[in-house]
Amino acid sequence: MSKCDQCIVKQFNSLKALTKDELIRISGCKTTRLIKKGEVIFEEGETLNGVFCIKDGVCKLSKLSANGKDQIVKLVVKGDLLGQRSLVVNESSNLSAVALNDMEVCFIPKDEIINDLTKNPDFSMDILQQMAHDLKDSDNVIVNMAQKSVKHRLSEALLYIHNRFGSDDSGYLNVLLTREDYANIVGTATESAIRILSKFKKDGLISTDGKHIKIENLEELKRID
Amino acid sequence: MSKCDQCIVKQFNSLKALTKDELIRISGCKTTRLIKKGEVIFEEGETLNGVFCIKDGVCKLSKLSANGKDQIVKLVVKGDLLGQRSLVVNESSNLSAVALNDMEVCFIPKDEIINDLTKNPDFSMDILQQMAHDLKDSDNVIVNMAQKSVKHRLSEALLYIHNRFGSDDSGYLNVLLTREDYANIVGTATESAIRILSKFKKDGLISTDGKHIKIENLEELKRID
DNA sequence: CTTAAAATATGATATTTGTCATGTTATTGT
DNA sequence: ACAATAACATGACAAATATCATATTTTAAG
Repeated sequence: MSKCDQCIVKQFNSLKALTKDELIRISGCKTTRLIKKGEVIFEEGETLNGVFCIKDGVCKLSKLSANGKDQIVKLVVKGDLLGQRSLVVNESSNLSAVALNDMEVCFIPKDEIINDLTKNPDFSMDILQQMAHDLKDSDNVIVNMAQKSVKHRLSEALLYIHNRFGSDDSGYLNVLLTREDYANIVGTATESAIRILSKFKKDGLISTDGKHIKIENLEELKRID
Repeated sequence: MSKCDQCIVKQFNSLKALTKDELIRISGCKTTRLIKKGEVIFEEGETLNGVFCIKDGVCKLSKLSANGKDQIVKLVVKGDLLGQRSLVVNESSNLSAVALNDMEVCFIPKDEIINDLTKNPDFSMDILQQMAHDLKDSDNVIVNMAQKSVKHRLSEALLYIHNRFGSDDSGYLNVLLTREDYANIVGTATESAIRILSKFKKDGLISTDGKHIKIENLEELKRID
C-alpha cells in the first residue's frame, strides 16, 4: 500500500493541507484503482461515497442535456481531486466522469474527508479556495459560451488542451479526444466540430493524424475569433 | 446602528453560522449603504475590501466579453452575500455588480470576515457549501448556454425571474430588466431578445407594459424549446 | 415642459450553425 | 484477417441568429 504522505500527486491538490498523521490515516483506508480508457468512473445522479485523487490520466466531466447531448464541463487531470463538491453539499453527483485514457486513481472514503474537513481548518480553507477558483473558471466558461463563435471556442479548446496537457515529442497534443468530444466541449454539433477542424487543417493552423492533432500555427490559432 | 444578530436577512446567507458574539462584533464595524438603481457597486478588476450583505434590492453580476458585450452571470437578491469568492482567494473581483433597483447593503470589512472564516468552522463550512451550490448552478448554466436555443434560454430566464423574485399584485415581474439585460442574460443580440419577447407577446405567453412583463401562460412558456 | 438620449421595435439581409444524407476511413472484437 | 461498428468527412439544405438600417416610443436631464 502506497503512502499518501509521500505521494507527490497530493502536492497539486488540497490534500497537501493535511497533516502527516491525517495522511497516514488516509493511506490506511484509501483504495487504489486502475481505470481503463473509456471506463465510467461515476455517473450523473450517482451517490459518491468519497473523493477520487487522480494519480495519473485524464477524464472528462460531463452533464447530459435535455436534447440528449453530453456537455463536457471540465477536464480533470493528474493531481486533481474529484467529487469534493458533491461531498461537501452531501448530494449525488451532478456530473458524469469518464476516463479519456488509462488512469490510476485513489479513492478516499467520504467519512475520512468529512472528518478532516471539520477538524482541519487548513484543509477546509484549501478546498474552499479551490472551489472559489473553479467558480471563477466557470464564470469565464459561461461568458465564452454565450459570446463567442463556435470556431472561436474550438480554437480556444485546442489552445487550452495545449497549455494544460502539453504535446508529445512530435508536437501532437497529449490528450486524445474524438471529434464528438470536441463538439461536446464547445457545445456544437459533431459535424460542425469536424468541419471547423478540417478548415483549421486546410488553413495550416493544425495538422492531424487520425485523432492526433498537432498545433502548427499557435499565433494564428490565437487570432481566431 | 442596526444589530446584525437581530437582522432577519442574515438567515438567508452564511452569516447565520456566526455566533452572537461574532455578529455583535460585525455590527460594530459594518457600514450600511444605500445604492440607487443603476449605480455600480463594484467593477470587474476592482479590489474588494470586504463583502456585501444585501438587505434589500437586486443587482446583476456581469463580466465584459472580448466582443464588448456584457454577460450577466448571476442576479443577486436580498439575503445574498456578495464578494466572498474574491475575498477567499484574495483576488480582485472577476465580475461587476450593478444595482437593478434601489438597494440597501451592509458592507463588512475583509479582516472581519477572514477572521471568522479561520476561527469559526461552522461559518467556513457554510460558505463552502454555498460555493459548492453556486458551482453546481454554474455547471447548469454552462450546459444551458451550450445546448439550448436563444428562445429556450429566454423563456427559462423569464421563468427563473418569476420563481426567484415573484410578481406584484397585477402579475408583473418584480424585477425590471431592459431588453438589453435580457439579451445579456441569455447571451444574444439585443435585437434578438426584443424579437423573441415580441413573439412571446404575440403568442399570448406574456404581456408587456413598457419594461414591465407579465407571464400570461406559464405552462406554455415552460414548453418552449 | 421640452428636448436629447436611450430603449424598443421591425424589416432586410448576411452569417453562422444545425440537420440529414451518404460515403469513406479507422478501430475493435472475434 | 475480417466483419461489424464507430469515427470521420463532406455536400446540400434548413433553421437560427447576428447585423445594419431606420422608425417609433419611452425615459431622463435641464
